[in-house]
Amino acid sequence: MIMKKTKVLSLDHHSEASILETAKSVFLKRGYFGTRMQEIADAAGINKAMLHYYFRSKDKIFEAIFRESFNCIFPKILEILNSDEMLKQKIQSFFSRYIDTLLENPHIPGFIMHEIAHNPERLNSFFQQHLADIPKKFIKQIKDEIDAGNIIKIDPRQIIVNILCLAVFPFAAKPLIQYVLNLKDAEYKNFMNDRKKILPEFVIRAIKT
Amino acid sequence: MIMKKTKVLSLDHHSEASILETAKSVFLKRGYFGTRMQEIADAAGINKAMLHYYFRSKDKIFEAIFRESFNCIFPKILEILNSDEMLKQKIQSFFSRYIDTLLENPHIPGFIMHEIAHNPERLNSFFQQHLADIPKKFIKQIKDEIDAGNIIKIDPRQIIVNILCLAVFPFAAKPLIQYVLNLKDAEYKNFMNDRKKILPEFVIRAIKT
DNA sequence: GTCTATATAGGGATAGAC
DNA sequence: GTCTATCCCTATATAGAC
Repeated sequence: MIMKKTKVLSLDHHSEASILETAKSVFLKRGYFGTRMQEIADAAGINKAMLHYYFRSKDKIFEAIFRESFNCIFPKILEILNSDEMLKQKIQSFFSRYIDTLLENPHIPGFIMHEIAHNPERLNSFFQQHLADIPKKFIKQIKDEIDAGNIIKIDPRQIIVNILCLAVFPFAAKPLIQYVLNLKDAEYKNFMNDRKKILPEFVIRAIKT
Repeated sequence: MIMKKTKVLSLDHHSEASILETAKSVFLKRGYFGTRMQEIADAAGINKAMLHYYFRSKDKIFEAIFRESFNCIFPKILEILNSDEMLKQKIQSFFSRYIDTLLENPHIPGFIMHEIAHNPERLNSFFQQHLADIPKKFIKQIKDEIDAGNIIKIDPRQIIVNILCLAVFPFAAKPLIQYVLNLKDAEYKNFMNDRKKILPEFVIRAIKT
C-alpha cells in the first residue's frame, strides 16, 4: 500500500502478499497479543523495519489478516444458506463444503472466536456490519418445513446453532479432541472427513417428523 | 503459599483466595498474553508489588487459575460419563448439568480452548496427565446399545464429539452467536436454558433406531 | 504486609545511512 | 527497498523503606 508505483519493479522474493501469508500463520497460531513482530519478521526472512515499512503497524497487519480470515469463511456460509436448495440438500451441502474449507484452514475458527471474545473493541463495528441477519432466509425455510409438517416443532434458531456447533467446534477444539480421543493428525483428519457424511444424517434424523 | 504462618492473622479483606478470584476474571476475559498484572492489581484493589508478594509471578497465577478452571469442568464430565445411568438418562443428565455449570462459568470453554491451542508447551504434560481415556466407559456403553440394536450403527466417538459440540460450542462462541441471532445477554441465557431440554431430544432422535 | 521507587527486559515503531 | 541502531513505552519483577 506504500510505494505502490515501484512495487512491480521489486525483484525480491518477499512480496507483500507472501509476507502477509507468513504473518497470518503466526497470528493464527499465537493470537493478537501472543504475536511478536519479531517472530513474523523471522518467519518471513526479513527484519522488523521492513515489516513496518510494508504494513506500518501491527494493528494494520492484524486487521488485514482478520478480514481475510473472515472472508474466507463467512461469505461461503452465507452463499450456502441463501441458496435455493431444498432443506435436506442444503444441510448436506453445508457440512460437506464447510468442513472441506475448515480442513484447509483449521485455525480460523479458533482465531476468530478468540479475537471477537478478547478483543471486542477492535471488532465490534466490523461484526455489526457483516453478521447482522445472516440467517434470515434459512430461518424462513425451516419455518416453512415445520408448517408443512416435514420437520418437528422446534425453534429454527436452535437448529442453526446446532448445525454450526457440529461443524465448527471440532476445529476450534482440535487439540482437545485429539487428546481425548488419542488421535494423531492423520487420524483426526479422517475423523473429520467422516463427519461430512455423518453429520447431515445426524441432523436430518434429529429433526424430520 | 508464602508466609503461611502469619496468614490467619491477616485482618485485611484481600485474602489470597479473593485475589485469585479477581485474577481469574481478568485472565478469562483477556487470555494469558492479554492479561496485565497491573489490571489484576487494580481490579483487586492492591498494587503490583503485592501481587508478586503473594504469587511470585504471572505464570504461577496463571497456572493456578488454569488448574482451577479445568477442575471446575472436567471432573464433572467424567463423573457423569462414568455413572451407571442408562444411556438416554445419561445424555439428559449431561446436557442439563453441564449447561448449568457453563452458564455459571461461561468463559471457561473459550479460555481452555485458547490456551491449549496457543500455549501448548505450558500445558502438554498437564493434559496428557488428565485427559487420557476419559470416555472409555461411555464408548463401551454406546457400543453395547448398538449391538443390542437400540441405536443406529455409528462410530461411538462421533456421538461423543457431537454431544460435546452441542453443549460447549455456544459458550465458546457466545459473542458470535449473539451477533448472528441478535440476542441480548438475557435472551442468550434463555436460549441456552432452552437447550437443556432440546439437546437430549435432538441427540436421542438422531441416534435411536 | 504494604507501599514507592526502580531495575531489567522486551516489543512496537522510527531515524537515517546506504 | 533494505539494513542497523535506537527511541520510547510498557510490563514483569524486585529492592528496600516503613
